[in-house]
Amino acid sequence: MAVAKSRRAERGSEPVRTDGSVDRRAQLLASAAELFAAQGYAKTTVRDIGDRTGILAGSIYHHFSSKEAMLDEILREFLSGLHERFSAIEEREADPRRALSELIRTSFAAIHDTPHAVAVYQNESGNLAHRERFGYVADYSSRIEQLWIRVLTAGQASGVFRRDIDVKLAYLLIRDAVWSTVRWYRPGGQFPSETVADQYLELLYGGLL
Amino acid sequence: MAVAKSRRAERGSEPVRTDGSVDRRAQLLASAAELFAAQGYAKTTVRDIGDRTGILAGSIYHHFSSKEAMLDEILREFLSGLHERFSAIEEREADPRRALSELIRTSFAAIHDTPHAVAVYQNESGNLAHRERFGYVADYSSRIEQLWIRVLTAGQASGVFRRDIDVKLAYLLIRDAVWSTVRWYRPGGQFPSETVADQYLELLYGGLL
Amino acid sequence: MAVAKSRRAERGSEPVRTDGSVDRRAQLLASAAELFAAQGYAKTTVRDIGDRTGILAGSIYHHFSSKEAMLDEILREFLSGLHERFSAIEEREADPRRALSELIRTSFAAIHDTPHAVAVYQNESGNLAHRERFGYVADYSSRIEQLWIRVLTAGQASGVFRRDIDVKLAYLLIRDAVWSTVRWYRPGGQFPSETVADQYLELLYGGLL
Amino acid sequence: MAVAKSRRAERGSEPVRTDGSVDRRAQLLASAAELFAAQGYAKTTVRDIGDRTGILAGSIYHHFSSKEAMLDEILREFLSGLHERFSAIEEREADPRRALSELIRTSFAAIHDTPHAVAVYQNESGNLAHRERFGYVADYSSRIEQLWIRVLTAGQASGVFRRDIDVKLAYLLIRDAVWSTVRWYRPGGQFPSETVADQYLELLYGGLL
DNA sequence: GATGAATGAGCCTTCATTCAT
DNA sequence: CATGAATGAAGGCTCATTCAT
Repeated sequence: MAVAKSRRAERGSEPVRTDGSVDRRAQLLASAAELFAAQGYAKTTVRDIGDRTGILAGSIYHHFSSKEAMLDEILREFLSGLHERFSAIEEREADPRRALSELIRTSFAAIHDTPHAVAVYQNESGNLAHRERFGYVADYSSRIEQLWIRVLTAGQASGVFRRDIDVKLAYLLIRDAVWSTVRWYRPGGQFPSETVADQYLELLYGGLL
Repeated sequence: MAVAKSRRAERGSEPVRTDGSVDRRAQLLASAAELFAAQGYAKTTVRDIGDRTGILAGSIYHHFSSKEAMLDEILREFLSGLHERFSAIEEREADPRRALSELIRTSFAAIHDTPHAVAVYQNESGNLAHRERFGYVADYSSRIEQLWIRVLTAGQASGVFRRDIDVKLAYLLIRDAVWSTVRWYRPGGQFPSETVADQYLELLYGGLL
Repeated sequence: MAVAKSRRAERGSEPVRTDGSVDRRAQLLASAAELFAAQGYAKTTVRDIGDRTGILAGSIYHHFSSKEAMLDEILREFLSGLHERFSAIEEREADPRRALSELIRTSFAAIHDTPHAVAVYQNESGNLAHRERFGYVADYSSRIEQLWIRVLTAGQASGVFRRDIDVKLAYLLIRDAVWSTVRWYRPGGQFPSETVADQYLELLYGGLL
Repeated sequence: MAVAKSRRAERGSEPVRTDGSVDRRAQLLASAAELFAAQGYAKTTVRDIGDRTGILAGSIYHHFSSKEAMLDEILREFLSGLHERFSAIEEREADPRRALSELIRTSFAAIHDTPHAVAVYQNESGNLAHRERFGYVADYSSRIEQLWIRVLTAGQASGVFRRDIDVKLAYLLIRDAVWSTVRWYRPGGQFPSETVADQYLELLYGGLL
């Protein structure tokens, strides 16, 4: 649900409610995500967000209690949705290689669908670790890491993945390579999302040599 | 020269001049790099930098004309040094595989030696693209990319690297995987710098399967 | 219009809008003009202006983009109004002597009505010449000078004014003598505005002997 | 003595002492006067003065106890010298008309010889009235005014000056017209100092008609 | 005397947030 | 719900002044 809303917002189609009125809340969240992603959370002013949404800065506080609350909602929505989808894959796919491929393809899909949220997560999560309010960010990250590592470990156990590679390092390499694409990937750009996914999988599985 | 200074500063050994007096300029640069890396440039205040260096905020302006000038010097020093070392590798190593390995190992060494500068570059360069003053950042990045791509292309031409992988995508994957380690790598941590380099090279060359 | 607003503000009667609310913008402009006139622009702090108006310094930026913008508006309003009135006199009065008398009386009236703006112009215009933003100040000054000189020249041509006096020097003497009165003239003081005007005209026309 | 020093400084000839060394004190005073005149006291920084004199800002404090002390000395020297010369005229010239002419010519000479000091006095004296330290400024001004007014009154009594003009207003007109020329008079410019004096005297005595 | 680094106070401006209308 | 004016806390930077060398 939350994911669907986020997708709609990020992809730019006007968030319109069943009664025809514009959904200001979603609009604001979309503007905020875009600006946080482009300029960073600290450098984005509440006024920037208001301007882009077409209301005054003060009016934002009718929808969100603070600028931080917007960041919170963007991250929470993104992480819960991502975790949900990853969990579904783990449950569904018994084969480690197919599971890993699915995890990676789902990650690329998330980058394609909600690039702003992904960028915000990439750029801001590091500075949020010590903030009580954002404890869930580290929690989700940790749970997702454990999930991926279970898949990789299962693959090593079944002999489909190499055993001379440290599973944690393999996870970090894959994670960073995949999610970093948000910095340069542009929908409609040189490389379609699926092509990037295919090539990355090819390289990760087969190696460069 | 600049590189040596930067290393000294980043590794924490007191920057002392020949006359025994403390080199405040280098101290300030080190403090700034550390804080910029940890909290982001925007969130770091000039007072933070002064506090960590043990002087008042206003005194910083005896050594640097602005907060931005400090960011500028950190990035310029880092990028010029990195580009210099990469260029030396390209000239020295005729064999593409050995050249690529050297580029990667040198990158890991840079992360180990000047983690703050690397982190600052990773986190801030994106928002600096359109700033006239920081045009050199994009310039260096572009020149480094072209250098790496020449090596990768040479490797494909000589048959040592796979030809079914887009060379640009391969570059991006490697670059992002390598440089992202700055986010989690800690000297003296679980994985020594060389181990990370070895494992990453193994995985990149041979693949996961 | 602008003149009317300025007058009201300068003479101290509370600027009140039709809806009964106080016009903070006009209040601020009046406070600023008063302080700029009394202490100089450079020495006047934004906080001074806020204090005198009864708001915090930061709130000023709701109404003006900068301290300089306030100076700008004070000068622009004053000069445009003055030029307008001078131009009307030139068009209306064909007789050079009557025209000159009118110009002088109007100047004294301006000093009486908007003493702060006059003082600010007297004290600050010299340092503003080279500032792009304040180019209009020199423009207006020049146009006004040319206007006065046309009147004086016409008076010499028609034989009503002496021909052995350089017209430019006559202009400067009159201008400086008249406008300098802003430094000592006080409404309700020893000399009413009209008395000063009469005596000055008498002296200028007839001489001291 | 002080006057001689001031003149030398203002006219630009290197202040050199009998032992051949440069007189830094006089240099500093000259630089300060020039800058105070050009930019105003408040806007002139101690560093500006040091730069123009060729020493560091901090070194100024070996010669003057504060920036204010420089202003003080400039004004004190100027006013004492001026008062001295005016007093000499009053004592020497029994004829009111010749005395007034002398006062005026001496004023123009002061503007020619020490334009910076004159400008500083013109621009800053207004803001100094309430400062204990600068009480002498108002004292001198007052004594000079009384001196001029004695001359004017004597002229009226003897019938050489008109009696229908208020003597105070006449003084103010003459004073302001004369001293204001410092704002536009430039040595070597269109009008030589003596020409300005002659024309002003002509106009003041004979009138414009 | 001069230097250059440092101080400390203060300045202009920004900005998240509040609140009466 | 939105507006717009106001708040209050910083933030980057300037500058007169001090002082050890």
